[in-house]
Amino acid sequence: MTLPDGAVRETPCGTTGKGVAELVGKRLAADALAIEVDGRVRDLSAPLERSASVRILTFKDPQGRAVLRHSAGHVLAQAVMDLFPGAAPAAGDWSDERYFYDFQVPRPFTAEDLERIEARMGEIRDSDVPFERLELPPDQALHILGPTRNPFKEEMISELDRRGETISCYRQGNWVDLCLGPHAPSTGRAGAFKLLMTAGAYWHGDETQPQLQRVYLTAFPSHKELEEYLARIEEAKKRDHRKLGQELDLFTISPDVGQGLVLWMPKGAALRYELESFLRQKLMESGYQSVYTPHIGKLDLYRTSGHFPYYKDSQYPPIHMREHGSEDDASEEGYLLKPMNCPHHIKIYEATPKSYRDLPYRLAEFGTVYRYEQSGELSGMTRVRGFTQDDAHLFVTPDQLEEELAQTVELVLFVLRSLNFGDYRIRFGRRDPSSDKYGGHPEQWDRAESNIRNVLRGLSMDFSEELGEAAFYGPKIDFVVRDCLNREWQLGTVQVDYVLPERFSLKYIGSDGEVHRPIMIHRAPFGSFERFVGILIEHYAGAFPAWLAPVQARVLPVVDEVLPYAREVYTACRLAGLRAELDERSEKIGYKIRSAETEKVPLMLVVGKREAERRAVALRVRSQGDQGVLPLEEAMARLVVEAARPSGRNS
RNA sequence: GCCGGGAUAGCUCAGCUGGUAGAGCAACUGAUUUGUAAUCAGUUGGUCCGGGGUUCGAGUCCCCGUCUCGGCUCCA
Repeated sequence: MTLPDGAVRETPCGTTGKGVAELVGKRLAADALAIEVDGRVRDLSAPLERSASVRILTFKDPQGRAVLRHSAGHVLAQAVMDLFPGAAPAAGDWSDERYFYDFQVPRPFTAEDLERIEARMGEIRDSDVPFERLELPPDQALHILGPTRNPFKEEMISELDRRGETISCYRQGNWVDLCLGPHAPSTGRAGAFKLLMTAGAYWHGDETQPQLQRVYLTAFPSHKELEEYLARIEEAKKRDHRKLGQELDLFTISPDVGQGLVLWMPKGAALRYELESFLRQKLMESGYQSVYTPHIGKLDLYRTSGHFPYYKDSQYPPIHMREHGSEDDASEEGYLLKPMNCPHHIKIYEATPKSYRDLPYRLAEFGTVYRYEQSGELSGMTRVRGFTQDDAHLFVTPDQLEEELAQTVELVLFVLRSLNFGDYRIRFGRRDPSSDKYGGHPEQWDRAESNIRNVLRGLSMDFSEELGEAAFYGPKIDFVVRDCLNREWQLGTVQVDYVLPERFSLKYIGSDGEVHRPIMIHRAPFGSFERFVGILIEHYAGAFPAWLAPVQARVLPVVDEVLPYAREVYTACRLAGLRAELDERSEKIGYKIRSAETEKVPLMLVVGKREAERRAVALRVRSQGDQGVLPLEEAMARLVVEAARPSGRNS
């Protein structure tokens, strides 16, 4: 066998993974959870039958973690079956740090049930029985899984049988479960676990299938690591934008206005205004033209575009015109709250004849759109029903497409860089050929997808291709980040569209004098201001850089006596273009500082008698403390630099 | 939309098995004049989410609804 360090060791045929681990070292043997043999993860009890490169997996390896949590999941299943004999276990799987197992039960689990299950799991773990792998023909597998019928397991067995795959089960004591494996050597290795929550989950993730009860757990080798993990989760929750948004008076959502409709408070608006100005500047430099369009449009427009037919269910119902006092549901033209800005921009494109000399034609608008998202999906600022996209549509010739595409991608990267976002992934959302929700022809899709692939490769970017993640009119490049609860959200997006130009019969006259069809690029570097700001709040934990901070500077007089001078300093701040405040309360300076720190004001100007006499200020920087005294003019100059917006040229 | 949890002062939360609602912070008033993360005292503040029901009596128990949270599903 070949070890990960390249060393080659001779072992007798049939040596088990456990044997290999012992050969390498006692410590490794104790930590070992599974073994990787030529890239495949196997049980430690599996014998090696031929030469192979091997690697012992412990909790330090992602696959090792999965094995530990998977085994804890089987301990969970056994505990549930011990306590709820009528339950039917369905399937389990892991994601990130969690493992879940779905059960069909007569009634959902309560908090008390979970306590009992967890206690029983502890007993099963402490009994430390081995996990034993059994490979069986289908009928025997059905038999060994027990006398009670379990439609889920039966379905899985017949599916495995149909595909001609090996059917494996794992036995732990008197409990046997259908399972691919691999597992830790024994239940004693299930580690320190905790049941995190329960939830309803559909069988096969399909809404039309029965809803099962899902139990989530996490597990670590030691109690200490588990506690650390739980503490980390608690810490992360403090960044939650819904909590910080309220604490810092950034936004509010009132049920009286409507679910999922964000009200930007003055401080949140200041932050958003700054982001808008930042982007507007960049768009001007990049050759975009700004436009404004209304919030509604005729239903027919969205029939042509395809939005209405494709997404009827997730829109606010159309507004229908009717005579006052008339009962007839009239008829004709309804209006739709716009779900997207593209049709309006297309009409601007069409308003004047276009030649190849007009292209690329780039229209930008901070356009507000409305989508009737499912109530269970709404979440703070990240999933809402009305939001403003930093939208633009570029109408280009085939020759221009990839170059323009590359520039829009670079624009998104510039925006993310300017806000210190390093932690995102790029998703290339492609059409799912088996779905009928896409418009246009397969050739158009193939072309669009290869355009995107060329551009991403040209920019040497890492990306993952995902089928079924495209828009109905074209494939897209999405910039995806995680929130404080580790959920993924799409922020920026760049999309290639051959479909809408065709549906609207868009044209331009080429240099050859012939009529041609332009291609559209849809793109939004922030995505929407709502979601972006929500994520931004969590990203900075509410402590925004000075250029974005709703209050950039606060003047803190030490004694009332210096109030006149403090007002002068405050005025100087406003005149220098800073969003400033003056704390006139007759409190001790420590208290005023504490308030400013708590409210995450980045710059504090402390003025006492000493500063007033010399026309100076003592500068304090948030979370860094006292920066010393400097003359007023110098301080203002420094503050202006500190609060400067990032620009394209020097970043 | 589905499953489960929750909703008490502006905020965070207490209120045992039903007996007329309480704390801290904030706000306000006054005293204090303070030198880099909490000065003291006082005052105000509640449709206990809404609507029904059970009961002599409901914040507390039951039903319906609304909103919200965690999942699932969805996400142009």
